[in-house]
Parts: sequence; C-alpha cells; structure tokens
Amino acid sequence: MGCMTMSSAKINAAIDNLKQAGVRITPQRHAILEHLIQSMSHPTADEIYKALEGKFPNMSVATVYNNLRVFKEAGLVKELTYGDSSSRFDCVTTDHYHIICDSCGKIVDFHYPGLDEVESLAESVTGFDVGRHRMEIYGVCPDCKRKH
Amino acid sequence: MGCMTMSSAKINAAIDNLKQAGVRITPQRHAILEHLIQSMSHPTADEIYKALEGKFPNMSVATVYNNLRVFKEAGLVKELTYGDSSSRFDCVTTDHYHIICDSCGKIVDFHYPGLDEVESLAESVTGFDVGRHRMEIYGVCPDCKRKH
DNA sequence: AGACTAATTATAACGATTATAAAGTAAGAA
DNA sequence: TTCTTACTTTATAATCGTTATAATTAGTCT
Repeated sequence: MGCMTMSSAKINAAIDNLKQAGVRITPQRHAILEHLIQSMSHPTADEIYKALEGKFPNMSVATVYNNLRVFKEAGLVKELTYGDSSSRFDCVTTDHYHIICDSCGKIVDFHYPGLDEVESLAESVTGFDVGRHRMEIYGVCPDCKRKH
Repeated sequence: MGCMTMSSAKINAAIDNLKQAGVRITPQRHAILEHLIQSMSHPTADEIYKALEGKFPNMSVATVYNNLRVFKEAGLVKELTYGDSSSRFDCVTTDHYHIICDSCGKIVDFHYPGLDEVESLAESVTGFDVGRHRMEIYGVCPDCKRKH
C-alpha cells in the first residue's frame, strides 16, 4: 500500500464528510484539501495559495481563506496560531501536540498520552468548565543542531 | 501590608532590574510598567495605550510597542499570542499557565507542577533539544456559566 | 554649556486577513 | 431545456495590528 493510496483514502473520506455537510466540492476546494492532506508540513494560507497557482492561475487568496474556514467549520482542519505573523493549518487526524524548532520553524507532530489531570485540576482550582487545552514544545531540531 | 505596597515593591524591583541593564527609566516606561504590574489583566498594547492617554496625551503607540519589546528583552514581560488578533502582555513573576474563557476572553493564571516529563519524552522521541513549552487551557469561566 | 546618545513622537508602510460587489457556476423546478 | 435561485469564485478595497522612518526632544557625560 503506497503513500498515494493512503492519501487518496483520506481525501475521499474528507470529501464524503464535506458532502454530507452539504458543502460543494469545487476544483479549488479539492485542490486545497489535497494539498493539505498530502503536504507533511503545516502550511500557511499563502503557502497553499502559491503551491496551487500553477494549477489555478486565477485563484484568489480569498478563496483559500474562505475554504480553510469552511474546512475548519466542518472539523476537518485546525488553525494553528503561534507567535509569528501568520496562521498555519493542520489536517485533523488524531490528537497530537507540536514541537517547533526555534531556529528554522519546522513543526513536528508528537503524541503524548492525555493531560486530563491538568484539565481537571484547572477545573477545580479556577471553577471554569474546561473544554480543551493546547500545548506546544519549543527547541532546536536535529538538523539545526548539526549545523552548529 | 496593602496591595499598593506590594505593587510598589514589584515596580521598584523591576526598575532596578532595568537600570542594571542600562535602560533609562522615562516617565512613559514607568507608567507602562506600573500599569502592567498593577492591572490584574493581561492587556494588549492598545489597551495600555488607551489606559495611559489621560496621563500622556501625546504618547505614541510606537512608544508602547517599543517599550514592551525593551521589557521583553530584559525578561520582565512575556508576550502571549493566542488565536485572536492582538498579543497580550504579562509580567513575568513565577511560572504559570493560563486558562482562558471561550465566552468572555478572561485570562486567569493557574499553577501546575512542572511538565518536565513531557519535555523529556519529546526530546527522546523527536531528537530536538527542548528549551521550553507553553500550554493554555480553554473553557467557560464561572461568571459566564452563571449568565446562562 | 556643548556634544553625544537614546527615547519619543508623528506618520507612513507593511502584511495578514476580511469585507464587498460583480461575475461565474452548479442544482432543482417548471 | 430553460428559468430561477443559491452558492462560489474572483478582483479589489478596507481593516487592523505592528513595525520602520525621520524628525524632534530629552538625558547624560565631560
């Protein structure tokens, strides 16, 4: 089973999901979704826009933003907001955290068993109803370490 | 020992810190620092700007941004970047996390014993040299719960 | 006081994102 | 099929937070 096949399956699942939510699958939407699923990175809206301008020379940035919002609302995509200027977008598959390189900006997925106890402690201490949490870890990636 | 006294002590400590780093204490810097320390919230640059325009009618927004950067570089202030449009600024006292109300945006400090094991697991799994991490918890605050 | 450096101000520029309006495209009913 | 309607894309302008620039002001040092 090659990579292509796995991506295709994911894309088809995502498209079925959208269709059931009553969202039309336009060529632009298909391409944005495909790019998000196939690229292992966590691209910005502008990176998606530039990656697809070969295939869609007339596509507007607004289309990218609009459809990322559509995908977010359908629960297919998460928006990642770090300190830097622009948001990154990540296909929702399984829950995971991110570790980010301070030197080159690379983002790597990383799994960690649930921090439920943090949430429950927060609930009891603050009186909030806790819904979710986010965590990022920062450091220097192996590639950047080597370059020193 | 009143609140005023504690705030004053913190401000004096911060000012000593800056002086030792060779930073001049201008009236604007004093006021921005004072506002950051005394306000229990985590204000945006614009909120600070507006809060001080009574005292400093001619102060420029650039002054607020410049000095927040100076304070950050001195290690006195942390910049908090959440999903929303503008950064918030937090006086560094002791390490803590934040819990944020999804409904009204209120930010409450909350302590939790170190998640060192997350950092070390991340190191061994990804090969990064880990330096730090951030975590935020999201939910609905008691005030907003009551209003339903 | 005079000279040098740093800080503030006013303003313009920038970049990411969103809003608007016009034109295009698909889907369903007659 | 054709009409109608709603949705989508496009091009463009607007918005907003933040940063850069240049001129002015204020401190500091001798």
